[in-house]
Amino acid sequence: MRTVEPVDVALSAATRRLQNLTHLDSTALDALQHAMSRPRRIERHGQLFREGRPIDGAWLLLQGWTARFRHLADGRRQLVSLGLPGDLLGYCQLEGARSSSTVAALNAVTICELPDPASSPALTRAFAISRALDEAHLIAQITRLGRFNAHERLIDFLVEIYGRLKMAGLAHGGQFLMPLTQELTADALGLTSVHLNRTIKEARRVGDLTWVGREVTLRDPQAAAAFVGYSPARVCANSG
Amino acid sequence: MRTVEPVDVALSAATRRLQNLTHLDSTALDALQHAMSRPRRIERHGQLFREGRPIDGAWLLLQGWTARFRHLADGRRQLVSLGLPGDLLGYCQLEGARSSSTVAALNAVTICELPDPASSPALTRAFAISRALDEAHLIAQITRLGRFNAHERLIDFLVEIYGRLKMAGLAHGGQFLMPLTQELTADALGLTSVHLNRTIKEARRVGDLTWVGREVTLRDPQAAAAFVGYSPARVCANSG
DNA sequence: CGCGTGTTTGACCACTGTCAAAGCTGGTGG
DNA sequence: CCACCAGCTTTGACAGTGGTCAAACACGCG
Repeated sequence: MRTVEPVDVALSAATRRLQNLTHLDSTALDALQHAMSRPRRIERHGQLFREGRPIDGAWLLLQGWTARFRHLADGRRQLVSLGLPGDLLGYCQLEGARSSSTVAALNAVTICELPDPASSPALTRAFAISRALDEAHLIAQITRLGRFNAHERLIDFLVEIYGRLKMAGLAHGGQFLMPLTQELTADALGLTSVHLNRTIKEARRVGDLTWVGREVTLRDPQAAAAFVGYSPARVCANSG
Repeated sequence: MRTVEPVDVALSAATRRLQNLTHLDSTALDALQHAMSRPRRIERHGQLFREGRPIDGAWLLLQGWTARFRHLADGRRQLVSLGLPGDLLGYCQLEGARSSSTVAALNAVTICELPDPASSPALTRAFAISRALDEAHLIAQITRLGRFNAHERLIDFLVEIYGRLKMAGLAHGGQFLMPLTQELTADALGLTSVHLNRTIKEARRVGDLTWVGREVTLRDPQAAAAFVGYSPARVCANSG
């Protein structure tokens, strides 16, 4: 984890996301500015937290994606949740907390220390909303794994990612960059990579999506969302 | 939801659970005592929160079980998580929060208003630990659904319930009362009730468990836990 | 006794997993 | 500029877990 050049608050995807959660006043933006002036970089596969280890600090994800994993003794692996730009990492209000899972960087990642929420009521609220959304995403993942078939899981997962990235200004027109390999996506969806590959093939055939290299395009995001009954997680009156 | 006779703090399963999370001083116990002096009852199938509706208050579950559900448009249903005595319900630090799922009583349930955490540092800590455990349970559920087969899901689920009930003094010797029908259990495990029934049959045959009426007995809880690689969720240095 | 709710079973089949090998592709070094 | 390599994607053949539909069977309760 090394220091890199400062990130501009105004242009940051993280700022955009937090601002979409709740209005950020100048106090909040100043606090963010200050935090973002000392970003750190984590290389792909670098670990931010490890299962069972103390959670040493709270971070704001500025660039890149992270994933939370559970590993089974026999090598099986489950990707529990994703961290996208603007998401909070390790933000738990409990002294001496230990991580219940491992969090790793899926590509080169930039983070900064999370500003003290006490420094601004707006930040307090933004962080609370972000936490509530995290929980909503876990619940969505449970429903996906418990009651969706392979095709539904794939579409629902991509629709969720698309919606989340859009809030950070990182997706448009159904299109976004996807650092997950098919193998990792399969770990997220509770499938084998072979079966996921066949599911993607079928989704391409029926025209639901395009997926070349790292670029995914949902042909019709609204129709896809309707197909899986997806509605963007709304955790409070004014959050996007 | 009507008022019923007060619950004795000292004898309460909820108190026992919270005390196992962190030491409760007399201030904390007094606050609990006060809250428990005005319990409310919710009948089976009564709903505490509904998906999309505002979360109107925070409760402490004193007796009975609750479940959090997600319902799909076509009638499919996923049981997301369980609330057992001593668990917190609707405890989110966000004004105007909306529920991302429906919470219902699985049997006759007694709750009381959650004491203000600000009234006692010990309660603040106990509640924070409880929240962290809730998250750990969601993560466990994701792993169960994503990477376990039917037999593993069943054992893992029962082992988790057994461990949680034991902390509240409601289970001993691998044995506990289970208000979930096989159909509801199947909804929790992402299976059909028919397949779950066959899985239970097999688990009985190999001697893993007994399940008559509402009474479940794990023949060898430790061996069962080892089989699924279960370790009780530890979210901080001193929590059970 | 009859009914409703919950459990159990049978027959059949679809979805998803397994194993193994063959294509790609982007990056590296010669 | 090309050859090579590692990592990732794609495909085939086959096996097995878990789903579907339908019916019979228990059990508690009024």
